[in-house]
Amino acid sequence: MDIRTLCLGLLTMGDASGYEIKKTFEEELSHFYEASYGSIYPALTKLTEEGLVSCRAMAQEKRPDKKVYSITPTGRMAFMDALSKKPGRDRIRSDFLAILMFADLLPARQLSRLIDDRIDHYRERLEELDDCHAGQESPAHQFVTGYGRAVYQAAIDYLEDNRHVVEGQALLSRASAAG
Amino acid sequence: MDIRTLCLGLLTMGDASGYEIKKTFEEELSHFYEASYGSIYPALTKLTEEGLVSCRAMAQEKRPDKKVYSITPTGRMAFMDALSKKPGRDRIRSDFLAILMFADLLPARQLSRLIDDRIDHYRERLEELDDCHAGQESPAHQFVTGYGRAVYQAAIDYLEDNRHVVEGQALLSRASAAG
DNA sequence: CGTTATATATATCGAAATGATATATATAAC
DNA sequence: GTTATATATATCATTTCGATATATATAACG
Repeated sequence: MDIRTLCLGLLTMGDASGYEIKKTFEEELSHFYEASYGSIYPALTKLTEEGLVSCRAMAQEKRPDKKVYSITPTGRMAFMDALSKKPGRDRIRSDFLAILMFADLLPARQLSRLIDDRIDHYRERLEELDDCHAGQESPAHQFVTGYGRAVYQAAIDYLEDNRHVVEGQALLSRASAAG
Repeated sequence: MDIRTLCLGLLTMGDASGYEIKKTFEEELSHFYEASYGSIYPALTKLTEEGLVSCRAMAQEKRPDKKVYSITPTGRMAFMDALSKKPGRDRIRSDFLAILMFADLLPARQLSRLIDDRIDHYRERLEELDDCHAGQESPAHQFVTGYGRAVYQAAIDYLEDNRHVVEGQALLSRASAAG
């Protein structure tokens, strides 16, 4: 499932411009998928060339023209086909965990700050998901949102319950540096 | 924290060849960071050019020459400097959750299969982490491993407890198609 | 004995994607 | 008056992936 295919999928839910698709990525998908303009606009151009979506220019007063994309019947079939494929593996990259692997090289205060910030960060993301939940959504959307909540909560709980494991280590190296 | 910097970090733990660094990514970091040869070899070349690592060719009998990289004092300082930087945000891409957003377009059987496979997948990853835990590791490594376990377990629990939310939906659409 | 798979080891390259920036215009905030 | 935010599209250098090529050796399988 590349960005091209996911753009096609979003268009099954209704017509949209590149700008609006980017908004959807930011507001609804950001917890498990990200995409930049640099991939969205070329994706839409290519989908149009291939006949999977159509594009009409909407003249707007006092705004640049909006290009509104619609999925075609061919595009709908192509998306159903892509959906039935086995999903690729999750791809993750966590700077936070990478840094933690070198916790014994960090000053104790910096390590604690790092963990505090991360807990705050997950709390914020949890709130975002709760706001999301406030609006009435499809069961599919609710399920995915709930999944995110469960994972963020587990991360917060783990960090709170186990931070002493690494913080104790950082303390040790500080003590040995001092003594 | 780009791959270049993380390679530098791994070299603080001991000398290694590009091949061995790839192995470390696969065996110890794969739960939160991935890297391919296509990024590791150019990274090592660039680090060498910049004087952050040194490289010596080890002639091996009956094997291609091994290029063993060592971190230099300059490299060690550069890594400490990078470690103190605020971590970038996590980058994730989950095909599984992207597909689930379109659960109502999937046949019920396929959806159930998808969730079964995902639970199996997380169980396997949990076992990998348990094997990892069997070897005696640094507190930092144990902490990161424990984090992974907590998150995978939360994902399994959520999927088992809530799959009916989407599976019920898929059933409905199947019923409406049949009726 | 032949074949297939796996492991060690380095390297390259097209394609995908990021992250930043450029170009316009309008409104709201301070 | 200026700064920030929002709408809207587009480009581009840099990074990274994923696949493949090149060599050699060992182990397994029948």
